[in-house]
Amino acid sequence: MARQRQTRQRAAIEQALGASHHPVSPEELLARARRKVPGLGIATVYRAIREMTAEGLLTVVELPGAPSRHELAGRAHHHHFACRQCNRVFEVDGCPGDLSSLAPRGFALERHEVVLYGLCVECANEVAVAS
Amino acid sequence: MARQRQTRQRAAIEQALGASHHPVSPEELLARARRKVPGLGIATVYRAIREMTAEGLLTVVELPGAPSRHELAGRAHHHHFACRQCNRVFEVDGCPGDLSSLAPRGFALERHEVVLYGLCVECANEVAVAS
DNA sequence: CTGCTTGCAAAACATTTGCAATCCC
DNA sequence: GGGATTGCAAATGTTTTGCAAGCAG
Repeated sequence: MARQRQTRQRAAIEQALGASHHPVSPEELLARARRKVPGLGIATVYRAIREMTAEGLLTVVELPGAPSRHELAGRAHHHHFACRQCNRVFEVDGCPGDLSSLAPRGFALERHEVVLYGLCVECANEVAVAS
Repeated sequence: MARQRQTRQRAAIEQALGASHHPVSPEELLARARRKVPGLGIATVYRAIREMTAEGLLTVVELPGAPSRHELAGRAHHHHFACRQCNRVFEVDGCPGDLSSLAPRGFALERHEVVLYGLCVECANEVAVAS
């Protein structure tokens, strides 16, 4: 069932999502949205995430070890780079292209996800300085 | 610290991992290993997974919405196909190749993960029959 | 007003940890 | 026998759900 009412809390959550240039965790989203609506509860954030994901407005980015992160859908197709040092996640333009040749025979490929792991530019520099 | 003793439970867990041709969840691993060691506890499975992952013997495969799955490391480089219908995860040979051009300037790319989503051959057939 | 939404607290899961009992070496 | 390892149960951490109260329309 679709959403029927526009509320302050929902607006704050959507705005916080729009202001993020990287995928956010539910806790981070709660912290950001609370700046607009102090009493906001975590359950409302989860409910909003679930509804928006079901409606295709949000996409999920899963990384090993960390809670799920989410970002607005509808942006240009892109992937992610996760820094193993600072744990931040960056968006990456570009895409390896058509991967349908990788799918086993008979399998219907619908979409794909690429995650790059390594060191972001800042952490890479720290390592270089330290050595 | 490395493992010091070989136990029945650990052997059963390692055997169950070796017998799987797809990434397994902790619960699935418990069920398989219990066929050899009935009293086996879930905590022991998690401990084994953690230790083996730390030693580099296991790799983690994370998929949205599902608990973590694990598979033996050291196999040929490959990726995964997740069926959205039956939720099974299949291994996929091949790889899009060098992705270093995707990483932002200055970022150090160390490894990558590719996950394909769609319908496996069986679920694709069911859909075809149903329509 | 009506009933969709929220906030709180409790529940449901997934994973980790404390500790006494077990069993490998 | 000694101490690493296990199993159980309780603790953690994350996400979901029940329900009374609050607010949008």
